[in-house]
Amino acid sequence: MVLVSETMLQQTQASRVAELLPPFLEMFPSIHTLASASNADVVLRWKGLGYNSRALRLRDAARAIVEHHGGVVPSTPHVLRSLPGVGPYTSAAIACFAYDVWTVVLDVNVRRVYSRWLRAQATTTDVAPEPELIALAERIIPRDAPSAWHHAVMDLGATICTARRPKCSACPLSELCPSSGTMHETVRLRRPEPIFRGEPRRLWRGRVVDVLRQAGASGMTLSALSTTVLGSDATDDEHQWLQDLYGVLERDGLVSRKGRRITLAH
DNA sequence: AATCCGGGGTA
DNA sequence: TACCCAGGATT
Repeated sequence: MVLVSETMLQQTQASRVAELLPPFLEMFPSIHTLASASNADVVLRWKGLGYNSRALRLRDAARAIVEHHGGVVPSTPHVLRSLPGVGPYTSAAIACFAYDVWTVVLDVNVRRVYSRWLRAQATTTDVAPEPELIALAERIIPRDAPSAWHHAVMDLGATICTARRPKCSACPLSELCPSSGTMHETVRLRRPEPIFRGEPRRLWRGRVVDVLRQAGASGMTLSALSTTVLGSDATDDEHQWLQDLYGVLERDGLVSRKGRRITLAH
């Protein structure tokens, strides 16, 4: 359960996970049902969560757990780290929240809270170096309540000590925090995302996957898919662009071709 | 180190 | 409506 919810929480706000986690768990009530799910099964049930390849890695992790760990989610960060899609954050989070193992959990919220606590930060985007964050964490995480501690810090980071406009005046730690009221907001620049027909490529990717979700197991031909997504008046160049996009999705294991028919991958 | 990966929430 | 968002994998 924590394996699934932490994977979801990597990418989605907690309120949305609360909404989408129950139906997913209903479909895959055990690690074994998840492990035996096809790509299509898991991507179908991942709808609304985004980042479809993470759904595949989650299933791969379930398979590794069934095959190598007796069907029991490992409790040590080091072992968890070896699972597909489980990195530094998720491995620590599962050990901490599922087993109450004492470990340093660092996500963007925790990093931000610790950074502001360590010293007065000049801007809202400043973050202390990793070694300092770890050193602080090792000093202040209670030995007997790591799970409750991290829940509290994450909650503080999500509601009070926020990224852009921290509510220092409402913070219970403002009297003791060196960064309270000292930070000015900074704008961070992003590199523009690729655009097709005036819309982001990821949006078109989502449309292709969604059309194939609707198509079900019988799938559809590439030309039908292309016309459905692009409309009947699409140019040859646009059809070619979508075909290239299909190639990427196939490489990612999200879709597959059986003869002339395309489906969500099995 | 830089880039890719979705779709909903918020200013 | 424009912008903001997090962690893992890949290159």
